[in-house]
Amino acid sequence: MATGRTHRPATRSRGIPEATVARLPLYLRALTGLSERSVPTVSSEELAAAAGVNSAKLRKDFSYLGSYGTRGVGYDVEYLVYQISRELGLTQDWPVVIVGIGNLGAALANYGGFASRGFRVAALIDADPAMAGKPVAGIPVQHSDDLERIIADNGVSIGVIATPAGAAQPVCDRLVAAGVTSILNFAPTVLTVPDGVDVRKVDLSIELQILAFHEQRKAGEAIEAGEAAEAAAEADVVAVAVAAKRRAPADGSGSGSAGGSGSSGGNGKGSDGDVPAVMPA
Amino acid sequence: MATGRTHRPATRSRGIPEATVARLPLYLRALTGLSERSVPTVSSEELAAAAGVNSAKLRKDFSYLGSYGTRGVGYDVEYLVYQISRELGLTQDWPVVIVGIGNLGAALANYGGFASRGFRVAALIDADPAMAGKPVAGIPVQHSDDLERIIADNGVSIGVIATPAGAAQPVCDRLVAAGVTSILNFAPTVLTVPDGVDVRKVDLSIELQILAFHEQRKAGEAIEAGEAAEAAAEADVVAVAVAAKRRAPADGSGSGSAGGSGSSGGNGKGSDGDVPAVMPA
DNA sequence: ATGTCTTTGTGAACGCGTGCACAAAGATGG
DNA sequence: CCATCTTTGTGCACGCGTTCACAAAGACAT
Repeated sequence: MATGRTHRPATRSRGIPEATVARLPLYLRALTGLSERSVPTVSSEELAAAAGVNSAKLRKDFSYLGSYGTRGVGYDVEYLVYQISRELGLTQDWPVVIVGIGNLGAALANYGGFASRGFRVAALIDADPAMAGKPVAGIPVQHSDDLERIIADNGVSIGVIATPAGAAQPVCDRLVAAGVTSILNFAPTVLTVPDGVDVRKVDLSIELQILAFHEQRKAGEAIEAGEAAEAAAEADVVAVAVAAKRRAPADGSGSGSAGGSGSSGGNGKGSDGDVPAVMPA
Repeated sequence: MATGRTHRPATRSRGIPEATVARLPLYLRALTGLSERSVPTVSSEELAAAAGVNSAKLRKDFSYLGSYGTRGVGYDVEYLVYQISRELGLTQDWPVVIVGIGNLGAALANYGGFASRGFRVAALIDADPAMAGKPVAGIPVQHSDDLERIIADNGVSIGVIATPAGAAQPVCDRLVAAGVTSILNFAPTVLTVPDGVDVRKVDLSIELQILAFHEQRKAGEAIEAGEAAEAAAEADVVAVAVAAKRRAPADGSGSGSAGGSGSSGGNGKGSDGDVPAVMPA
């Protein structure tokens, strides 16, 4: 029933909107940078610029946490770092397991940003017996037969799935059955989980496709603008051209616009839609 | 000025809402799966289930593209695959460059989902001279001195940044100056780009922190529920406990609650906040 | 102590996204 | 040709998120 991120109708958990929670790590990173440079206080304007958001939004976000600023001065950097860390639950230790030690899984295992955020890679798990015992990032890979035991022994509640798409749902089911209640999914599949389990999805392919959409739109607008400027003197011609272009998207006969260029075959073979964001080794 | 994803006030590009665009790749993947199994038509209900969204939402999304369905029957799978692909700009060839061939960059280079979606890895670029010429995923790594020439020669408009955080902004600037107008950023930094350039950000650490927040909340609720049930007979005790719990977040003296466990030091050394999602080799 | 000046915190308005519920449309069987 | 039944397409209402704009609050100089 619940799939991906969409299954939380009551958005605000205890008064903190989901959108705000998603920005807290952003603020935290900016604040950490300031802290390292020993900046004592920061205004909402400065911090907003560093985090890449609107200052009003930032102030409203912080207002959900409490009144941690001083009017006329700004926010105490160290204090705010602590408050946000605590709100995010980063002051405690979070053991995580990574399942699927392919190319991506290995990359994740080497990720240096885990430890300082309270995350600890408790175990690496792979279904390939040849991988068992082989150390990756200094941690020996364990076989997936021991998945349940590993989860239980380490008290793991967060799992990272970096397996091929076909293995993702079975692995997810086993993780959940073993007690995992939060899953970060890198496999290009919609995971089905029971209520109470959170799933977040990272999909490189989707991000690139969204970029391609905007890129195509930009190219189309450039062509339109060029045509309009070029034939500015002939109003009738422009009117016809615009009318034709308006009709094109609803019609589908992409005669001229931009679709006819290289084109690698449209639907391609489509077989690798079943592999994760990164091919396992 | 414009940073990250936030700088698009006019959300809908030409009538297609941004939220809908973000879901189109999801639908496309589900449809591709159906296509491979030679399913001729699909209802909005079925497809919505496969994509993990609400069926009403799916129908509304498709209504922005046009009326591609048949009432009483559903949608023609092949036709819909084509229409969505065209709308996303996937029927044309998109050469991309990956900058920063560390652990993650190499993983991305091996990603099999590129080609079938119209994306083609045109070049791999790294600043380390020792990497130059070394083949990764069958493509020889080129030195970043040649970045501008590579972009121009291949007509690249989409760039992927997988460098350490410190190098991300300079690399971004060079990419943009060379003509790149869409950037997928894996470095944990806020990139500043001129108007007209799109940036999307993927940050593993942020995703995990969001999961940790919900995980903490779930744990807190479980404790609260447990306490309430346990001391249901003693109303006074419960009231005191709740009052103490209410005060804790605003106070900051995390005496008992959950903060005192392992704790890797709170702010830690903080030095690795400056590395990308994955450490370069 | 008082006034000025900076910056926070928030009330209010607005716009987007979501979901409901139903009418329109077309297929299918008789 | 007509009735029925399935499924799409969408008008509408509601809620969340964003942004503006300003009053409250406190620092700082005099």
